[in-house]
Amino acid sequence: MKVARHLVEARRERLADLLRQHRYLPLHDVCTQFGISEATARRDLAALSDEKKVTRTYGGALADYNATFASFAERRNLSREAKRKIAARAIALLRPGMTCYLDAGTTMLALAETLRQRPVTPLTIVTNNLLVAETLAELPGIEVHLLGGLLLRRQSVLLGEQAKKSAAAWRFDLVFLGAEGMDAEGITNSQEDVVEFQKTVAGRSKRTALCLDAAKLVHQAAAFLFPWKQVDLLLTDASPAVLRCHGIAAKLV
Amino acid sequence: MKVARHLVEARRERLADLLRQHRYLPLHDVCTQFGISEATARRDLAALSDEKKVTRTYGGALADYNATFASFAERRNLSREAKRKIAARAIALLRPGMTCYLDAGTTMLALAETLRQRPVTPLTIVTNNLLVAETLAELPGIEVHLLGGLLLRRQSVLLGEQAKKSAAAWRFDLVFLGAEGMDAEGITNSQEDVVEFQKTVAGRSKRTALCLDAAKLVHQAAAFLFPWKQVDLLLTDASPAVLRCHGIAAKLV
DNA sequence: TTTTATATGATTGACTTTAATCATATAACT
DNA sequence: AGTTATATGATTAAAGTCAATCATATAAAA
Repeated sequence: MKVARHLVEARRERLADLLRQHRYLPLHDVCTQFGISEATARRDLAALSDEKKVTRTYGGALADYNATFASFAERRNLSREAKRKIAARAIALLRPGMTCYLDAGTTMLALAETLRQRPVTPLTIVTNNLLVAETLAELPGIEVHLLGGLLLRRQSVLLGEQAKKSAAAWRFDLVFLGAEGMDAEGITNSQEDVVEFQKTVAGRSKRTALCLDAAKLVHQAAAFLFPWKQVDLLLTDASPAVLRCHGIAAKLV
Repeated sequence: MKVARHLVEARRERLADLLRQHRYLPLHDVCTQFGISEATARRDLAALSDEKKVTRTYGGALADYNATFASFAERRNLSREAKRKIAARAIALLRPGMTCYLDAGTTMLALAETLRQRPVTPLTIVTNNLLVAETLAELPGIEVHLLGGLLLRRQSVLLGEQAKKSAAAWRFDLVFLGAEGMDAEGITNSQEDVVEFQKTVAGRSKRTALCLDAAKLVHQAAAFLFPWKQVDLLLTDASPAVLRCHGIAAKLV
């Protein structure tokens, strides 16, 4: 029998939350948990799936990171190949004993994932990127330090005064930074506070490596980060020829 | 035909890693990815499942947090009811506008999960517990600050000098601490550095609430944390009578 | 109140997944 | 080299899951 609309939506919200807690639920558990038939459970999951809050699997459903790390997860699959290429080059720069900083962003997560598969040890990694930290933690020989700060969930990153202060306590051999745009002038990023933070970190390091995939070439973001002469290394999947024709001259790796 | 043992194990490790990246894989994808039959894929997943590295689902498998937050996840289901009870009492102590610290440990995670479902706002939460931070982040009206420090993955927690320094920058209205044991003398915990840290945090707060489930009653851990008189509030599922007969006299909530 | 729209559970048949068994090739052991 | 142990894929029957359809009760709209 039909049930009031608001009750349905409330149930679906509770379902999304339950799913978030369990990370995965078989269809049957959904039925018993809410005392509904399989058909309704299926319809509920289908609805949540349409809203991209969960992912259906054969026999159940998965909580979506999308629900939590929304924009982050979306971009994650973008130009994946490019990110992998950049990550491989970045890792070639690592030497045992180094202390490195890994920036926010999906490119850095790709770097961390690659590093996880082909570790360089010993290494001290400092980051404000929660997913990077979780990816690298527990690898033997790699010490992970997370900077403190205000948690911005959408980007899964820590920022704010406290983060800047934490960063100031370090000396890095090499910092890897990501950004949103690059052109003949230099590097740009979308948020002022992110740029602030990146400058702080770069100031504490011997060398600074910028990681940008070719898709960032045309794009110009709001906040100016660096002119090219402050960039020690550029890691990109764009060819030298393409870079030249955009008027970019940087030390490629 | 039989294949060398080391190849099997290598494949299973790669599978675990692949799964970790994808969070979920349908059985069929495992087959195509490694070019193996369903039977073998099933056996591989079963093996990883025995090692608690993945969780089998109907039609596929899930990456386990167990693989990463091993001991943490195991304890998570222990005395769940007790933790929920404690969490409910803890949340009753919260008032809009407060700045609170949430400690490491599964009890605090339960608290965070409960808070997520029945939010008190506005609230500033400071923690060194990654799972707590992720649980609470993005809730409207709740600001989450993560302390910096060395990431101890097994406990999913941040510690070390840096963490202590970060904590020293705060003033709390109320801190919630967990511990491993309690007796007539006071509260004990298992690790010296954790205790150190807890003392630092408690020193920065107006009030200190200790959260311990009844299972901790007999247990006595290595490092001494507090005598009872330094505990402002005791949140526990143990009855007053039981506490008395263990010689514990604290302000119950 | 009457009418319309819809949320639900039951039923069905098609399709998938599973666990168990087996033959075989080959790794590991003696 | 000869023997044993086992990792593999194929086959099967049983169980589970799914999408579609339908009758019904009731919420929402008129």
